[in-house]
Amino acid sequence: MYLNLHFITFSLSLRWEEERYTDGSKWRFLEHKGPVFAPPYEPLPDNVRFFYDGKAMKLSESAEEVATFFAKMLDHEYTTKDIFRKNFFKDWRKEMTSEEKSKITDLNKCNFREMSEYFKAQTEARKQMTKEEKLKIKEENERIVQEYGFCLMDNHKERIGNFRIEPPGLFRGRGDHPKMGMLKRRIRPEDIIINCSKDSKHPKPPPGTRWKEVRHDNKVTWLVSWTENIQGSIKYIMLNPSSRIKGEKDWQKYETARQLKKCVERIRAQYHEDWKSKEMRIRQRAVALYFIDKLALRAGNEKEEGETADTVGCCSLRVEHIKLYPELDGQDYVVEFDFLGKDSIRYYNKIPVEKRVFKNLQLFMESKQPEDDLFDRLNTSILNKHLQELMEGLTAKVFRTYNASITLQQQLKQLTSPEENAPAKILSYNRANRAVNLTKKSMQNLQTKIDAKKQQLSAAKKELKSAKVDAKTMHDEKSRKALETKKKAVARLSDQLMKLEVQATDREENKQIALGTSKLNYLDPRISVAWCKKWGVGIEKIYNKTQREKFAWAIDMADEDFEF
DNA sequence: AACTGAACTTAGAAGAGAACGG
DNA sequence: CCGTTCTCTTCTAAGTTCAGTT
Repeated sequence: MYLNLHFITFSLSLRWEEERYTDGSKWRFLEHKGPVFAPPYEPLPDNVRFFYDGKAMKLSESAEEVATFFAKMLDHEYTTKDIFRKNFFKDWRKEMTSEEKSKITDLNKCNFREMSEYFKAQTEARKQMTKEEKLKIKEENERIVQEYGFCLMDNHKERIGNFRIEPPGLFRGRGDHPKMGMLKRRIRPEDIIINCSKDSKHPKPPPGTRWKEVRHDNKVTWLVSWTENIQGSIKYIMLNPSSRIKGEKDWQKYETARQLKKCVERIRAQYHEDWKSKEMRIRQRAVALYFIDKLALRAGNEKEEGETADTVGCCSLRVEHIKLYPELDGQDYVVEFDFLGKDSIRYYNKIPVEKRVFKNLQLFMESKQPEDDLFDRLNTSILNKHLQELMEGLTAKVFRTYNASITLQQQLKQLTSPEENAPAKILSYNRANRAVNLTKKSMQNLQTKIDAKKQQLSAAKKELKSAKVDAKTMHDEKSRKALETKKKAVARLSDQLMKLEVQATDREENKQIALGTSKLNYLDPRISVAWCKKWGVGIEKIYNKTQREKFAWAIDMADEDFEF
């Protein structure tokens, strides 16, 4: 019932939008209950001890809390990394009393084992709870969601995406992040800015506290914000993807991509021309745009050095990230890319390019150091300004959306045969989906794992051989035992290798992650909806519940002859 | 044009829950 | 039925874009 209501008003609001919100306002009425704060720290029982230099030591509450953050991560690779340990220890010391500070001077002498065991036991106990106990917790959670998980925006009850404030903990950056291990501090009501409409019932801060600010800004979509202490950036509480405001935005995004479809050939012709320009900046712009279009590279903003992991996108590529081969494996003008992109995911690719692109790249690299920018006359704002002139609303990321969506549509047309049955149809859909393949990431990672495993295996085999020799010559208990261990190691490793190889051949499986991302963010859902309607395939075969909620606008809107 | 901050989208990791196989 | 595996959900980091300021 709620869903129906939702649809009706949603389509109405589409019709209204132009009249009603031309001033850039996002809503008229907004009411919510504010955020849910992280539960307060519960001190450890006395039998769970911390040891320093072999001796038990009772920590002050604030030092203990931070210690538990580390203890909870003890099994994680992070805690072995130097930067993580250094950052953690520095921030931990800030939470210590002066006495603790003078005693605890070396992280290597800290023993968090009992704490770690205690938390593991707790997790285990939670798993072992009876059905009734679990149900009780579930109901309590449900109650919180009912109270805090929804808001009222312009006469609609909408789900909120993240209504819980991020709990304190240790910062986990991705890749080689210089700030990993730093203490993410606890957020208090005094840090919180509330956004709601004046005429709404304002959320109340917890007893005895106050909000930092209550504002009424209807030019933005967020309900709650605070400033995070690691990077100093602002965090927001916003609505769920199923909400009207997010759905409209998503729809708009795909409409822009469809606009691009109409003029992409013109734009391509233009950048081909620009490869010949007299001006360096125009050539660089044209080559970068070619990469973005052809390889689905991200725009690549410049980043502050030392604040984040060293990753790049198109505009921020450096000379060291590409290699030029006038000829390679029988192909002419091959460019090899090797760099870390978003989330420090490695991008590795070899592609043949037009001679003109190749010559341009040679020119851009001339008399530069490896760490110099490849496109020294270009950045994302220059590029996007140019794109804006080529088409209203065009930015670098539209190319990813456009290319992913158009490929899905083409592949679906090509791969679906009318006579095949329902399961075969779904297989065709998955194949089409797979063809989109924005990134070779998971394959790449798997191959690295396989290579590593092969190496381990051959090393283990060598050891086994020498152990065999030892056992034969010595005939003693010790060498016989050693032989057994080696045998087991080889068996284990070859088992693991086999598993990995099976995974690798199972294409379905290992592109799942990249697939999920493109399904959620790059593929116009109306293409899939239309396909389902055309072939009588249930939409739930393609989209799970969450996805159907997010794409409700498309399910409602697209009929079987929708064309991207 | 360069810089900065704000707002919003995109992303993988981790945790929770459902399904599967012995 | 229970442990394992697969799938979905949640969490929050890491991008892009845009607007305002110098």
